[in-house]
Amino acid sequence: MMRRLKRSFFTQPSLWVAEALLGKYVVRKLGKKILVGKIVETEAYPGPYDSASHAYGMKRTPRNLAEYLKGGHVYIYLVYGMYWQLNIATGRAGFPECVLIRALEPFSDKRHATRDKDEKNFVSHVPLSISLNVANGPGKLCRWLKLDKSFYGEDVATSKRFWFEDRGAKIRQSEIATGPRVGIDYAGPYWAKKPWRFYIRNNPCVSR
DNA sequence: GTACAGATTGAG
DNA sequence: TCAATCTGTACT
Repeated sequence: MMRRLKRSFFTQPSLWVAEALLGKYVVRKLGKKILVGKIVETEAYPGPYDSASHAYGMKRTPRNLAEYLKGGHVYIYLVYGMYWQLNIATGRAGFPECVLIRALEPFSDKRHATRDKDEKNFVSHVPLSISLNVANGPGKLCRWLKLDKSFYGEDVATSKRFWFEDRGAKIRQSEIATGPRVGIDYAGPYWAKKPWRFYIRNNPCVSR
């Protein structure tokens, strides 16, 4: 069972979307090739009152305009002059909130069946060609998925080259961990301490 | 026109 | 743990 996440998923509040995206899949169509990754880490930037947000105080700049679009639009921008950061606008149009996608577990539909050590039983495993380390950080996942400025404002509810799917996996509440968001100390202790980073406990692809 | 930060990364 | 990295942004 695979179903594309539709608009109504993304028009929910960012704190809900950030948690609900764990265990969902990112799908990127690159010509004939399709890259799929399970979302294992996100962060919520829930609104203009949050001083860690690029839209703090309803500030509008050419860069952050996509944050004001209705849920489902891509807000992508460059940090450190070299790394793209993938965010998805959430909530309603005109209110700036978004979710940062921080890490993916690369996924392969083709599970290889091979003999185990004793050569008695078959075991299923992800092909070695898929590295666990290609998308375990916000900059790396954009590099892997070949996402850049050309995706600015892309609508993942309708895009033919980039979207999200629910593949039926259920994440138990006990598997979800939270913590403070990364790299936003400038926002001051009150906002920096908010536990708005969500990740799947013990997953090898979570960043840091 | 330009100083400079920056939601990072990877090497040591 | 720490510094290299470099371009778009947001100022003057």
